[in-house]
Formats: sequence, C-alpha cells, structure tokens
Amino acid sequence: MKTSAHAASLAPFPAIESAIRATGARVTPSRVRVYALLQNAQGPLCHRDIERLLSGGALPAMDRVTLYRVLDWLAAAGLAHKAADARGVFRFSAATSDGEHLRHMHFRCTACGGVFCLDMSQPSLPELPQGFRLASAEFDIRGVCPDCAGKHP
Amino acid sequence: MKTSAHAASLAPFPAIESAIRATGARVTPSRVRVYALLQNAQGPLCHRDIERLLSGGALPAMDRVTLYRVLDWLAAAGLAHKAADARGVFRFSAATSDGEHLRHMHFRCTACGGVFCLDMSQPSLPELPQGFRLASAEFDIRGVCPDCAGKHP
DNA sequence: AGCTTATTGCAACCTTGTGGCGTTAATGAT
DNA sequence: ATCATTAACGCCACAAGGTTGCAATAAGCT
Ligand SMILES: [Mn+2]
Ligand SMILES: [Mn+2]
Ligand SMILES: [Zn+2]
Ligand SMILES: [Zn+2]
Repeated sequence: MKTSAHAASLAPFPAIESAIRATGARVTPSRVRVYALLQNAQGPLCHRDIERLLSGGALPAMDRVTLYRVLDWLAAAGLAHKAADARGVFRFSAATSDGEHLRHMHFRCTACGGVFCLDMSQPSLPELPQGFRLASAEFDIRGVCPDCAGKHP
Repeated sequence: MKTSAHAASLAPFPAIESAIRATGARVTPSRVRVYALLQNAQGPLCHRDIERLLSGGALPAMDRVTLYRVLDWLAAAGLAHKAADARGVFRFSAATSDGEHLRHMHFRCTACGGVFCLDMSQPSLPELPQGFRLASAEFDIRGVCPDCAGKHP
C-alpha cells in the first residue's frame, strides 16, 4: 500500500479537516495547520505568535500574507474569533463548539498583550437600541500581568 | 492694554491649564488644545480624528508625532483614557473627574471604529487572582452600528 | 533678560495589515 | 488516473498606525 507524503501530512487531523470542508471551502495544509494550532492554544494568539509557533516544525513556513488570509478566513467562516487585544493587535482563538471562552472572562495585559482566562462567568448580554447589530460582547479587563508587573515595578 | 497673540490663545481655557499645571509638567499650546478637544468630544477619538479636528482651525497644525506624544502623555498623566477600538486603533477620551464614561457602557463598531455611549450601567468589577494589577475594566460590546449596517446589508 | 531643560518638529524607521497578480494545487468531472 | 476549473498561495509593493533619535525651540525659574 502506497500513500503520498503529501496526503500523510493532512491525515492526523480528521476533525479539523471535516470542520473546514463543512464550510464548502477547500481543505488546504495552511488552513489545517493554523486551525489545529488555534484549537490546541491556551489563549488567543496574534499573527506573530502563530508565525513563531509554526516556524518551529519541519514543514516549510507559510507566507506572511497567507497566514493573514487564513486567519481572516477562519474568522469569516465562523471557525475562529478575531478581536483586538489591549495593544491594538488582533488575536485569534478557535471558536469551540461548546463556546467555552465565551462563557468565562479574560484579563488582557497592556504591556505584553497576553490574554489570561479567569475562572469567572460573563455578565449577561444587554439589549441594544434599534439598528445596532451585535457581533460579540465580553467583559474586558485590562491591566498588567504578574510577569510584566515584575519587570516594571 | 496689550496682549500677545500667543497668550491670548491659551487664555480661554483656565480649567484646562490648571489641570495640566497640577501634574507638574509644562503647559503648552499642544497639550491645551488637545485636552480641550477631548473634553468637548462626544466619544473617544483616535489620532486621525483629532488631526482632522485640529486642522480645521486657524492655528498651525501640530506635528503628527507631537500629537502622538501629547496623547500618550495625557494618558500617562491620568488626564485621559487610552484604549484600542474594535479595529485595533487607539482612542482617547478625557478622564472626567466625575468618571461619567466609566459608569455606563459603550458599543464599538467593527466597521467604522465608532464608539457609542449606551444608557446602561456597567456590571460590577471582579476580584483578580494574586499578582494581576488592574488598570481598567468595561463591558465591551462589539458589532455594526446603524450607519454601517445600512452600507453593508 | 538669561539659563535650563522639557517639549517640539522633522526624518527615518518599525509593526501590523492590505491589494494586485501570476503561479500552484484542491476539487469535481471525465 | 488524467484533465479542467478556479480557489488559494507566494511574492511584491504599499498603506495605516505608531516609535525612536536628535537638533531646534520655548516654558518656567531666577
Ligand atoms: Mn494597528
Ligand atoms: Mn460614554
Ligand atoms: Zn504581560
Ligand atoms: Zn460603524
């Protein structure tokens, strides 16, 4: 039995693949790698974080622009959330089916940009005036994380 | 009685001047103009907004970098709030003594970046784990404003 | 008025993100 | 298995937001 090297590189992610295929778009190595990475991440990651994490492996690093496009596509397809962190840099997180990150709150460090999950549930959503289209809402807690607080006393 | 044109340009803002002088730093036309503008603004403004608003008047437009520095100084001095909007652009608002904007909530448009005051009070602040230094917290509501919803149906 | 130095203006540079376009490869049909 | 279609990619140049270094200016003090 003979399998091409290429096909083997996509095999280990059946759930990822079908989630992407379900959107009607093409399943590509870039999309699979990035989406899988977001699924395994501890918190929301920015473009830079992801570039670094991807460049570690054996596979050829994907193009900067392709990564931007993959991330925006994941967000547009509803597979990821996109939101600016406290420094104004966009961060992406997998849109888990159980909506875990949507239920609890997060702390955003204004120094390093880090996002930390807090074990507290979100306040309930408010009603909006006529004409406003709600996309997302969360309690946004900003400050300095323990790590950065140590460096800047 | 003779008054220099320069002094006259600062005279109309006694409260602004003393607030700046109280920080111990120098009172300059740039700081007075920008701080006064933030005080009169309807909502948080970005660098671009402020540049446009300032360029309207008779006074010579201040340098791009100076404006960045004045804004960051206002924030560092506690006279203004600095926060990224839904598009990742920083916006500044006067830190009113009565903390009006800190009590009610805001809607942030992901299309135009606009910030809208909502007539609803903020949820109460949460307790943070050891080591986290809180700077600010607010319920962050993102979506599309009525104006942009009309343009992108 | 003169001294000191915080603040400004300017130029160059950086980071994050986008648009255009020719080439490649994922998919459906043969 | 091969072919045709066209979505997606790589590469380039560019835009917007923001920062750094440094010489010239002017706010505050005497
Ligand atoms: Mn930005
Ligand atoms: Mn408000
Ligand atoms: Zn931090
Ligand atoms: Zn809008």
